[in-house]
Amino acid sequence: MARPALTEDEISDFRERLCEVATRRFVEFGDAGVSLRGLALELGCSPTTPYRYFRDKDEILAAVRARAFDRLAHFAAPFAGPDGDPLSQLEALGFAYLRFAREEPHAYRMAFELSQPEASAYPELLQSRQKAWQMIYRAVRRAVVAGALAGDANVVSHLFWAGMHGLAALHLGGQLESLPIEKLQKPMVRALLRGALPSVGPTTGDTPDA
Amino acid sequence: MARPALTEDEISDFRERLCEVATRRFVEFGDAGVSLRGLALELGCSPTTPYRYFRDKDEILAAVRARAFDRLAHFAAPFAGPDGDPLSQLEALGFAYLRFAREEPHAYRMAFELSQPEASAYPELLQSRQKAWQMIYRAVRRAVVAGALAGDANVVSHLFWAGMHGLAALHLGGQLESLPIEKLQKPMVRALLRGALPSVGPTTGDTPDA
DNA sequence: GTAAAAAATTGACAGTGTTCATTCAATGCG
DNA sequence: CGCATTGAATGAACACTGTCAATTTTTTAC
Repeated sequence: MARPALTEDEISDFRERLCEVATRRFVEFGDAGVSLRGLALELGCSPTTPYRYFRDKDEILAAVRARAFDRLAHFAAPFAGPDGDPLSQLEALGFAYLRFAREEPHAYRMAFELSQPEASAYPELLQSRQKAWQMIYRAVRRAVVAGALAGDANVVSHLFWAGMHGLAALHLGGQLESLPIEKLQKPMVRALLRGALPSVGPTTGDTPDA
Repeated sequence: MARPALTEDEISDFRERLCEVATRRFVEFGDAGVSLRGLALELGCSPTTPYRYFRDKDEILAAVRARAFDRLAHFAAPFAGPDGDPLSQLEALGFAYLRFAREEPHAYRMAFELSQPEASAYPELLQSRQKAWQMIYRAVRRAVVAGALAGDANVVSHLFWAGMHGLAALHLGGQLESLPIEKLQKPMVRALLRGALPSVGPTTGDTPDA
């Protein structure tokens, strides 16, 4: 004899719609656009309505970030597949990663720069990040098991990710003025891959000369 | 017949003191600690007094960031000198860069993560960043002119910086869980340097096989 | 139609950056 | 010394923000 609670679908629908609006407003107005009142204005609801669907604003940001990671994973997926020469595929994946950062800078910034000290408290976010991360890891591991790269796949893939992210972060931070990222991405990918070529030597440097 | 205006020294003294307090409060309380009212509490002045010494809070953040870059430059300076083997020095510089990010994470985060869309509007900030950047550039260029590295010094130094920053950013962002940064820094430095060794080939890859 | 329960809204609170009118303080002159 | 003048510092206020509590609206079953 009472009003029924919200369906699981209704909840996820509202959350999805709010995340889309938040993303668009982030692109248009920056950080200032994702205020609860700003979102409510565009959603046509009260500023406190989202509190029934999210615990607080941090959970909203985590959901938005998770969707940004999802798009990154989706963007990189075609180049992480099991077909083609492993090294060429890995190189293409690096280019795709940086193309995503260039073409969807807002998504990349939301994924990596939205300040969230306690990001590990949101399983959805961790899972989406893991999904994006595995695009890189699988491609690297495939090259390793195929003998095209040497060293620990976990180490090499982390190096690969860090190199790509370093370029993307400096680019998006406007710190690459004298040299555009287009001139740096190929040398970076090549350097990181060459550093793990089996003919050159293992990546876990144990040559005692430091 | 009037009160004399503030001395240049008085102005810079107050600015310096405010920046120190802001830095300490950022370390202790995070972003929430650098509010105007929080700073005023510790400075023993009114929340609006800083407005005579800074245009707005963005200018305060720019000054804080500039001092963080200064510390990074000071930290890396001993390894960018003209003495010693160029490659060993460059490697040591890379380690020093990452040690700074590890030992002074707050300074590094302030330098690179404090959200400032219009950072290029603050000459002091640009100059301090340039100072830190030149620690890297000079070390790389020295290795290039000595014949220890090949390729354009500008390209190689940007790659070096991006690689270091990528590791530092992922580390500080808590994204390196399965693998600590200590196990990654040496492979990263070696990979980047090996990618520019003259015996291996030029860094600007022009081998047409992609 | 009415009772009950869930959803949504309104109003308020403490906090933020910032502006402006006001007060305080320090100086040179008579 | 007293005082006018001028810069420095302040307090009050405004428009925001995220968030909670009380209230109102909506939707169902009897």
